[in-house]
Formats: sequence, structure tokens, C-alpha cells
Amino acid sequence: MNAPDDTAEQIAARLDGLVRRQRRATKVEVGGVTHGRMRVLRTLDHADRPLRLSELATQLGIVPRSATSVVDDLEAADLVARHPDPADRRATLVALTPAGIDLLTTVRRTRRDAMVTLLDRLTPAEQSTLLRLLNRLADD
Amino acid sequence: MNAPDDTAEQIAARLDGLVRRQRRATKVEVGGVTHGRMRVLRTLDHADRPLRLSELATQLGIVPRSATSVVDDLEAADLVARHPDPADRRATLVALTPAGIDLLTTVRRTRRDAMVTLLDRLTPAEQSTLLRLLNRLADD
DNA sequence: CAGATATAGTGAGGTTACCTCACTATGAGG
DNA sequence: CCTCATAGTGAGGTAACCTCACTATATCTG
Repeated sequence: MNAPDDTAEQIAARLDGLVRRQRRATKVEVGGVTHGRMRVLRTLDHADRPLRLSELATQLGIVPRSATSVVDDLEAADLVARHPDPADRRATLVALTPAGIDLLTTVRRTRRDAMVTLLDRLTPAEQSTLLRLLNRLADD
Repeated sequence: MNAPDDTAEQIAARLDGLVRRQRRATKVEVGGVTHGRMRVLRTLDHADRPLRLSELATQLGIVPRSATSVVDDLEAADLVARHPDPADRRATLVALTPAGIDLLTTVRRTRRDAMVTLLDRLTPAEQSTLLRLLNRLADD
């Protein structure tokens, strides 16, 4: 275990711990929307247009079959809607409903508040630095 | 959605994405040791002494019942061992076995390699900065 | 244009990593 | 010694994934 490489291990452990804790903190979401379902709402909102189920899956980093299930649940809660794709009768387009948009806004506020509380430990400048470094790491 | 608070949301999303990807990358671990089991081995190694099941649970941030299960699995694989606590006959001490120590070393190398690859996008100085900021956030 | 082949979504069933609730065995205080 | 707290575990549940096999549609190819 030489010293420099330990940085990598420590960073990995810290990232993991932070995400674990943050998920825990926002576990009981507003309206009972879980972490996985939130990710779908956020992705659809970010795309700013209906997405095919397979596109959604790709953007979420999951296999299409898994997207089917989470969309099933969100559709049952009337937070997203499935529409046939006029261009391809095999495909399904998934869109946010008005209720989905509303919920997204509310939950976002709660969740962001939790993160803001944590980030209060850093100065605004440090927060920017952190985001910049994370962006570099996450860029594909 | 005012600008400054978006930093929090973006940081949250980045952290989540990075951890997700990193777990994916190390999904099939050396020796079939999953993420959750690795955490136990690391925690025991870090503590540098046998831990009670409840202590282990606390350090992992999970409930004792969950620790029982993961220790069951690791014990079945001979990576940890349970010993009665001489000081309290209700308690169980959990310790790494030699095989557990070996495996930890091997898996650590693999996992660290994956993280190092990702971190190559940052200079050593940036890596230090990142770790320092994460430490501040993760400190209890 | 028929037939082969590829693609979109889904049913069935499995896994990991957690959780709660109820229970037993042991310890500790009045 | 009798009550009450604590350590661990059995039973059973959930979220968020996965693979494999299948149907319906699209596309390409001779």
C-alpha cells in the first residue's frame, strides 16, 4: 500500500459514504418517490422531450427491461405517461405528466435543501471547485 | 431554480453518477466479493481489531440485523470468523481470517486500479484537493 | 415481395443490499 | 430475584437492479 495510490482508495470510500448518507437522508421522499423513480423524472425533465423507453434506459445507465418496471410504477402513479411513437409502432414514448412535473419540483426542493445543508461546510468557492472536479471525472 | 443552489443539485447528481459507475465497473469483483461484503472487510481491517457485530453495523451505517447477514456470508466463505466476546456472553466478535486479509489485499488492488484510471483525469494536486473537500463533507 | 434478421418492449424469475418486527439469551440495577 | 435493557438472529419484506425468452414490428436482401 504505497502512499499516493491510497488517495484513490480514500476518494472512492468518501464518495461512496457520501452518496450512501445522502440517500439515507432523502430516503422517505416527498410523495413516496424513491431514488430510482426520481432519477427517471429528472432524466425526462432534463431531456425536455418525450423519450423512448430504450433511450431512457440508456440515459439512466440501466437495461431496457429495468426501465419498463420503473416506468410502470410511475405511470401507475400518474407521474409519467406512455404514448405510442408515431414513427415506429414498436416504440413507446415516455413523457412527464403535469403531476410529474409538479412532484419533481417539490422533491427537488427537499432534496436540494438536504444537499445544501451538507454543502454549508464548504465555502461557495470550494463548492465550485468541487463541482468542477466532479464534472471532469464524470464527463464521458 | 436560482443559480447558486443549482450547484448543490449538480454536485448531488455527479456524486451519484460517479458512485453508480464505479460500482458498475467493479461489479464482478475478484473472488466474487460484492460491494457490500468488501465494505465489511475494509471496516474490519481499518479497525485493526475484532469488532462486535453491533459495532460493525454502526460503522457500516446499517442496522445490526443486516450485519448479521453479511457476516453470515463472509463466514461461510471463511473470510471472517465469529468469536464469543469473553467480556459479554451475549456479544459476538467478528475478525478477519488470513484468507480475508489476503482477499482484501487483492481486491483492493483491482478496485484501486479502477479508481486510479478514473482519477488520471485529474492532476495529483487536484486529487488532493478533491479528497480534502470530500473529507470535510464526510466528517462526522 | 417473401423470408431472414434486427430491434422495441415486456413477462418470468433471480440477486444484492438493505429494512422492520418479534423473539431468545444474557447482563445490570434496584 | 425481578424487572428492564442490550446483543444477536429468524422470518419476512422492499427497491433497484439483472438475465433470458418471447411477441410485435421494422428493415434488409435476394
